Amino acid sequence: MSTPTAAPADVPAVDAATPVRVRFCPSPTGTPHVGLIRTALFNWAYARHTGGKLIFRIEDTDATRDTEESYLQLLEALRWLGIDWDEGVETGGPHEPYRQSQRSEIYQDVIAKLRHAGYIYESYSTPEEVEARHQAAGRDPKLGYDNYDRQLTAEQVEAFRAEGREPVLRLRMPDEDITFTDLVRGEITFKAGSTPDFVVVRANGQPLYTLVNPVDDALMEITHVLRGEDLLSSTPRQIALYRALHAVGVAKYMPAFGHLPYVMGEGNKKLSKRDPESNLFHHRDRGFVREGLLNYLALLGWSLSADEDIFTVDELVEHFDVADVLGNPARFDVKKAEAINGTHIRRLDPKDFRDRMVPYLQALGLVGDELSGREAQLLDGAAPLVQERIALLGEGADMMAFLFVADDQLEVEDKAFSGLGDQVLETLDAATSALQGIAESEWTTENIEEALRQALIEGLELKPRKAFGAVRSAVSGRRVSPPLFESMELLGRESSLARLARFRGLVEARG
RNA sequence: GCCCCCAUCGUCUAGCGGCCUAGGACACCGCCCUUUCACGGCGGCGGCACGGGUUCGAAUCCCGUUGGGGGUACCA
Repeated sequence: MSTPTAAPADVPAVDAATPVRVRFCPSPTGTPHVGLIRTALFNWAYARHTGGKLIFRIEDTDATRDTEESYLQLLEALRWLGIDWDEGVETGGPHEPYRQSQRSEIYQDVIAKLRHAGYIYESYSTPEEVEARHQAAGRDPKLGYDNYDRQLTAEQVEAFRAEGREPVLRLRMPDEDITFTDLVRGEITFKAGSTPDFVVVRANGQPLYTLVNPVDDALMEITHVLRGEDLLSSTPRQIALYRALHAVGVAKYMPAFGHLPYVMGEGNKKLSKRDPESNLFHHRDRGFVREGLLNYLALLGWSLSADEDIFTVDELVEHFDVADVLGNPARFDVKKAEAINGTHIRRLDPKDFRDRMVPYLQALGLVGDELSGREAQLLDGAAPLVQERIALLGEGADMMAFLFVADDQLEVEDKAFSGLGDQVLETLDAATSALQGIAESEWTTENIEEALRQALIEGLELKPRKAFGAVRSAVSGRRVSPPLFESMELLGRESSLARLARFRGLVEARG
């Protein structure tokens, strides 16, 4: 067995003239995390900004954790957000297949080349043995692998094999500092010896992420590796491996690396998968629109300008550059995300907004799979009423729900009975008789308002708050609703009067 | 322990040596608008972690300290 060597460092770097090829390469474990999606977004924006290509690859090399369901969710997430890719799973491309679980032969071939060239070597040491050697030498046992197997003699190897031990394969790290210029953080140097020789192939012959990720990046000719900060400390290993890959003819050039900041949750912890707000679909289900969520996610580490937080996807693409991304971790602030989403909702074309409300109404069981004529009419009328007062589509559905239920099924909240003053009954009666005076054909917002103002504000000399509050409670079952008179016009004369009567009964029953 | 990253209002950020008595957004607090809630408008509160340098001049550059985070796997 020849002594392993480190590959030469003379790998050409990508330059400004190299067409950009970035990639998004998640592991299909669990549901899509907002931090992961932010990474996808930045890669996509960079590709689109530079006119380059985005490659979508799946890193499913851990059979015990990867699931098909998760893979499907990844597709759904990107499609929902409009993050499209030029090569990759589903769409194909010149470097197929794009799922690592289907690329075994390719890896075996590369492994053979690396072994033949002497860049990777067999390692028989168990963790216990490594630790024991550190102890014996008086070193910190937590140092990690000690590169012991770099120069095993033929006799030692034979002895290990006779014991039935199967070796892992490790890459020999260079005995020199490794420096690279991070696209977001600038020059970073890892001291020689701070990264031990690392495992690239399991004892069972299966390659690890540490190998297949750079191998595929090299094969797919990735120019810019934009990934999470959690992978920053593995960069020296990637660079060392890249050198070896270049030496055996697998890599053309060394990609540029850019490490995107963490997305944090409450406290000072990374936003955990356990945290519901880390789940992309949780936000979609609450009523985030893609425009709003994309805008907010982009704000985590990047900004369009000094005084404008609201922008479109087109503006993001036009101005995005990794060089402008900040290195600081950013906290995911639901409140701000919602505020930005609300702004985007208000910017939606009214017809578009109306259509986007449908799934949320369906989720609440308020309308059927197909809207009936009456349902469509109600939605058409209610949509403009709620569009400017909500931050989430789900809120909109909730706010207009009272329109879609039968009069005798309307749920009247406890709070709807409070704060109405001592003249509730009189108010209700006066409102009822005033409204009865409006003919079916005259049932319009203007006439309703006029009649009510006359009867309650002028007649009973009530404050608008109390006067209309009672009617609002009766009609919507809530203290907060879309504009009252418009709502009543939509609901119709008969329903409005029926709800007034029913509410009066409920008030009386309560004493 | 060792290695690496990060450090401007509560939060996200603008700032890349003089334009900063530090700007915007969200949140919060007032006021206005108002049929509720929102929207919108106006105003307010609130920050350069600390210590050394460099410089005529530092939020901006350098060093250190402190604080946070990540890595140190036959996970990705």
